[in-house]
Amino acid sequence: MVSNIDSSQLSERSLHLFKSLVEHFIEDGTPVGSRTLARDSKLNLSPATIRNVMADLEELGLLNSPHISAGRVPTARGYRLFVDSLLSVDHLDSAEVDQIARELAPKDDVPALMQRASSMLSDITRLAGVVMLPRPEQSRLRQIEFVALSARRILVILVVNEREVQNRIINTARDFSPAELQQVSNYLNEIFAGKELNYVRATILDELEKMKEQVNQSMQAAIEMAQTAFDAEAATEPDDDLLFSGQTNLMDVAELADIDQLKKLFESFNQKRDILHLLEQAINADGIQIFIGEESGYDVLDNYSVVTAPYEVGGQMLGVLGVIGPTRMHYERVIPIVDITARMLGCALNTRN
Amino acid sequence: MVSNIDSSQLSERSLHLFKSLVEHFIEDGTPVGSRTLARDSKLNLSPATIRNVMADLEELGLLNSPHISAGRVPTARGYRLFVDSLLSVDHLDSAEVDQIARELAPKDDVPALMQRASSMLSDITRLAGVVMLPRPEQSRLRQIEFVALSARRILVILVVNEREVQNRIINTARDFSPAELQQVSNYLNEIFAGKELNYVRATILDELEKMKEQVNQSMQAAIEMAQTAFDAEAATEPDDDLLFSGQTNLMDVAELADIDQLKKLFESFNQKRDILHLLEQAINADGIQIFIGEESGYDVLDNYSVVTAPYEVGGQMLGVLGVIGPTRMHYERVIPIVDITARMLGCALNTRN
DNA sequence: CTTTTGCACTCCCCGCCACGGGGTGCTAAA
DNA sequence: TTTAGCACCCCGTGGCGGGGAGTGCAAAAG
Repeated sequence: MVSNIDSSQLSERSLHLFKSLVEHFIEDGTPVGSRTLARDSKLNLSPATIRNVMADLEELGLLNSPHISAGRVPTARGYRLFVDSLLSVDHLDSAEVDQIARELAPKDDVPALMQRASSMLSDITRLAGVVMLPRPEQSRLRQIEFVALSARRILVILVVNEREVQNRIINTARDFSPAELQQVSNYLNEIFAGKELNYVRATILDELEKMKEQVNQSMQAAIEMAQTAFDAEAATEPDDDLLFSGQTNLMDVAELADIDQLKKLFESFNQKRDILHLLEQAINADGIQIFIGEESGYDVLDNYSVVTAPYEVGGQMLGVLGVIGPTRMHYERVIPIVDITARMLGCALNTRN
Repeated sequence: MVSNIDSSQLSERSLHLFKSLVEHFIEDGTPVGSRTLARDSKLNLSPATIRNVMADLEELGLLNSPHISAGRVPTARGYRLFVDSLLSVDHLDSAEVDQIARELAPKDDVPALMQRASSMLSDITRLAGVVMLPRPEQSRLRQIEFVALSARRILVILVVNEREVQNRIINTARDFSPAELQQVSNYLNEIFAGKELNYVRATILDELEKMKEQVNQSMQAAIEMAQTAFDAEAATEPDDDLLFSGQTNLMDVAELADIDQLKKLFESFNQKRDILHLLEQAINADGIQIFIGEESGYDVLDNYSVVTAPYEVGGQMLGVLGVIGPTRMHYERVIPIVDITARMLGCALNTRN
């Protein structure tokens, strides 16, 4: 990959012109030519001069022209330079900050909060929002309980991490009395409470083998039931850990009128795989990270940019959220919105523990 | 509203011609003229004759022409007649039936099954699928259990209808010991097991008032906790009872290339309201029901048809599923697919009780 | 009376052309 | 180094003409 352009490689004037060009293009989406630029930028240069500068910028791969005789348009590299070195980020007005704060008020459960974060992002930016659900990196088993539905159908309840409850119905090979169930759960709680879930899953088979002959029959049953329960629990692991919203907003962004491309994008939203991979790259970033056009490495995102920020509580990165829109987006607005949303989401998650 | 056309009002010949016209149009989407029709229909009539017939059909509101000098196209009323009286429904080949059966094998929980039904519908028809989740018309409380998370945080578990588990964390005003909790749940189970949930919610306040002074303190606590629990349960009632899939399939149906219209449709999918209302109309239909174009009464669906069928188990209608596509769809294929899917979904729900 | 033939007509679509606008690169002058 | 001038490019638009597919109507044929 060709290295990016550093702002120090360019004259003040070139940078200024480049910046106004990008701003102009972001504003109305039509290629911008030397004449317009001469008028707009307050530099009092003739179009001819500007043409020379533009030629240089094109040489560097910051601009290109759709056809020989049209204005110039920023390339992905161009946007990169713009975003990294030239962008003056908006200051959000307090009404907007209030709105975000209100939407993220910790009033209900975590998934609902995440959902609201996502739709808030899309509403406020008029683009598509995405939120990655918190990775239960380490989920500690807090408690396991059994409820008899009938003699052989048993409801298993796992309480994880103080907050989360999973339940699963399993069928057992033989009957269990309520008293027996109580005994089993007591036993399992004793062994596993406070342990990490994956660890429990991983170890349980060994335990089973080691202990089977040493213990009484009902403990054997306990181990078998636990095994079934945790297997089921593994199976139920939700892989839909991405919440999208506002996809339809992308449908009236003019340059995305190409319906086929849009279709591919929507399909990759449904697939989730690519977007998930992309967001995972951003989880360890220190704050805002931006993927511009082809930079992302995913074809479907060729004409799109993704602005992401990880959210954290207590210094631990929990997940990533962001906004997806055309490369020609109002970065100066989107960036602070994504930024503040991530922070506030972190807070909201914090106060509710 | 103008009354629909009955097939007995038309001559055999007109019907035959009308049928081939609709079939032809469904096949390639271009307005069909007298010449083509003369060639296609095996009637050995001259184009001129056919023109006369077509003029009559247009008079009746079954056809119209985009411009004076283009071929004819079926109107919504035309499709109605076609679907009601002229359509010869495909016989699904056994491979497809197998596929449907396989997809609907009762292997996991209800929501997942519904999700599979929806995406199966969209995959197989290459249109958009929708499934309305079963209305828990009457949900009988089977069991209520409490699990102490900490002294004042209590996990309430409601087992409803043999199948469904709801859980909710509540905070109590005072501490409860595990033994007490056990006592409370025993008490509540005794009173409420087998009762209808709404009834429980409705009655519980009265019970509370009536009994408060007659019983001992821990029973009072039981009543209070139950109240809190059921209130919470009411709040958590999910209103997202519609599962869509394959929306993107609609993006490459040629006549829907109008992106604005498509956007409106997608938004109404997100809204859910309109589609939900529409499907509710179909729940008491006896089998397949079809809404063609403007018939539905919802503007967003003007150029779309919705083919629905209710699914039932043991004679009780549980919900509705269906397919959404352009009015110009292959009804002869879509209808049996929707039909059989509804039946099989009923079976799947049945065997898992 | 029904069907067909013939005919005039309509409208869309496509290709063609011309042209104006906004843009370019290059060269030569300031 | 900047500017002016110039030739050139190419897109978008709009007008024009012809071909194609279709229509309605009237008159002839069955």
